[in-house]
Amino acid sequence: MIKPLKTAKAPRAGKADSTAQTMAKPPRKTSRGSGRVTIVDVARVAGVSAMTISRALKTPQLVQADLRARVAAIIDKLGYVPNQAASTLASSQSKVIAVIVPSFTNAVFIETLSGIRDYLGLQGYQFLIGETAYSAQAESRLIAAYMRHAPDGFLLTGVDQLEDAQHQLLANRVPIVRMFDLGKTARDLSVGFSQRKAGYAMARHLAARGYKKPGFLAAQLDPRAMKRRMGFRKGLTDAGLAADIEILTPEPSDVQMGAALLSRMLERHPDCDAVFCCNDDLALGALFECQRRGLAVPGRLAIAGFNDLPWSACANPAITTIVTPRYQIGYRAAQLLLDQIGGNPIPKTRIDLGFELALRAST
Amino acid sequence: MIKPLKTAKAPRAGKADSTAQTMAKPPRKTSRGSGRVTIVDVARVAGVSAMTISRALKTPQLVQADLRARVAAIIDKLGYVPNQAASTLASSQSKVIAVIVPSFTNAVFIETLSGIRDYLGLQGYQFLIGETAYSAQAESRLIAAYMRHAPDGFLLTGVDQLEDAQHQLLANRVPIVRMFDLGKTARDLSVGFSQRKAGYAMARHLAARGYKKPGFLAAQLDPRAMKRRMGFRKGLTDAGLAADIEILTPEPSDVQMGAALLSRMLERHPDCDAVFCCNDDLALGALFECQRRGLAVPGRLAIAGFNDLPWSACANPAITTIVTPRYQIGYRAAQLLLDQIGGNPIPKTRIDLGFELALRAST
DNA sequence: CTGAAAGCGCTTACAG
DNA sequence: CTGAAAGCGCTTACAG
Repeated sequence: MIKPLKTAKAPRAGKADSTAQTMAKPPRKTSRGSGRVTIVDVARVAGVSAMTISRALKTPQLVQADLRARVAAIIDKLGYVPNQAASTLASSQSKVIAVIVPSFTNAVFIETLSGIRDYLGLQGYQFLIGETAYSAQAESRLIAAYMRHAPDGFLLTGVDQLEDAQHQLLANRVPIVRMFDLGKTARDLSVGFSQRKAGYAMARHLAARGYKKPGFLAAQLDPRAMKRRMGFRKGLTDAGLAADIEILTPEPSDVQMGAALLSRMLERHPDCDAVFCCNDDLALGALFECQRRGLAVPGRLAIAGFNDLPWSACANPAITTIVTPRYQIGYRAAQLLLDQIGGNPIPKTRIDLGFELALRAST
Repeated sequence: MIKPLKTAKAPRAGKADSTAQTMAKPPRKTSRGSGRVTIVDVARVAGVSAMTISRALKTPQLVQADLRARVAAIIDKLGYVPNQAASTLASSQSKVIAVIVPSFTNAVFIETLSGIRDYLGLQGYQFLIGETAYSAQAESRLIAAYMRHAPDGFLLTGVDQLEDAQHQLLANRVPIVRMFDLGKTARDLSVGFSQRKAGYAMARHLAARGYKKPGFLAAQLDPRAMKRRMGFRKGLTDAGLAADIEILTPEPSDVQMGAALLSRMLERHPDCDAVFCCNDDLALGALFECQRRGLAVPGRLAIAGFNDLPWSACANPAITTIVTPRYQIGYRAAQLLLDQIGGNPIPKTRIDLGFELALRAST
């Protein structure tokens, strides 16, 4: 419970007595309201209308320079903080973007959030962040929950939302940008890269290195991982190799799981000579498991990962991986979304930021 | 720009003609407003007042059961979503908590966010998340920026905020709970553990294992890391060991930095036989560096970390570390904050969740 | 460049 | 158990 504190916060600046007589009406002491300093308090002290204070804040070029300076000083003195809820209600602009990612634990999305924050911060937007735990149902529920905050837009992960989520967003005409994959149609805004091509590139790399039995390790099995898998299989097939050496689990992806999956792979496919792990945490676990078993990497088994998480470049050996433009995805997606919200022209609805194959010692 | 869509979203349900005559006034087509379905739309269709709809939503026990059911059906049909901004403005309750952490990249805080989300979600709260990059100035700026969203409370990291941040929070009477450390006074609400004691425990462990020249590796040098350092030094001194073997850098902490700091340690203190890394990412980097140099862990050099991040338990060798109750810190801090906001009794203002020393093969 | 009036969509505080 | 009136603190849309 925030108690009214207006009297303490908005001292009438020594000239309390004199101003009291010029004031149209004395401040009411109602039990409503937050008790915080309002735009009307500022206006009263400045001797102008609330509109002018609003203008001094939002469109300063429309206010005389000296008045502007005086208002700024008063705002500072009174400690006035605009009430965003009132602004949102009056203008139908919340200045909030809702961001929905599958997981906070997967380091992949963290840098994306940094990119989003950097661009939104520049533009005076805040963001609400939700985590779906890779559940499309949870995503729908989050969208519904966030809807009441009337976000000016949504940043979603992937392009595979449920029907009802899509409908909800469409019905409320809320702009959306999808991240980490490329939109299915040109009408959908998206910023990402081709997950399929990334998997394909890794397959061709391993084949080119001469590995004869490359396998695939994956956990979580979200839609994007499955697209990488499809690309990987296609790449192996195109290279004349078998594509059915794989260990998949729907359980969450983490380092420990990488060790477990590698163990299963060695058991079922003892002749496997390279593994493509669908995330770098699996690759790290696989590497430790090889070390424990005394298997030379890449001599006995090559290991490749995905995303270039912080440890991959300095592991022993350094891990070959696909470098994904995570920060940029967030930054550009936020930019695209605000362009859309602001009614700016959108030259390109589908922004493919590509990926990079980092060749390191582990393959 | 969100265009009005009310006509499409709130079909007057077939009985458009008849209701049109009972309605006091036809819906205005103004250019203001969000164009979304409002509580008045729902009230009109239900043939009751807006207040009753509001009650059906917030205090259903005050509304007749059959009316309640009818209202629910209408809300569902019209796709009504309450406008949080209007609610916030009218009630001075935003149902939003602002959370401020030093870093998204440091996995430590991610689980804390999960704990916060889980408890807040239970109570119908949303949260805004800010990242300070370990800068107290940035923290003050974030607090100011969030203040305009009139959060019902703040969750802050650490107990070492700047004066002006403290003043700002105090002046607006916003409840705060501090996380990851213990409050300086009993009046401050905090949920964490003693960073000093954790450092102390690690020193005593290494001493007990018989290491003669344990050193300390730290990056970032935030206040909590420095408290761990003080505890570590005290522990070494108490054990009769030297406390000045340390390599510190204010640069950000990551795996790569762990390798770099270990290299510097070996250079300056070739007889160092154990290192306590102030975060597990440093420990991982240090481990890889030892592997590259062919130094046996723990034979030539023992390695201990802090936090028990996901890789520590399954590294090769597994890394001794301090297990910190990160998820619980978030969960309990959110709980304590909402208790405070709700005016519930606070039996304990300083909640010490302790820590655990995980003894593993690396020491 | 500045202001008076009305409105955004809820909830409070009464009243019945 | 239900409702009419007023108000939350801004901004829109005019008007000057």
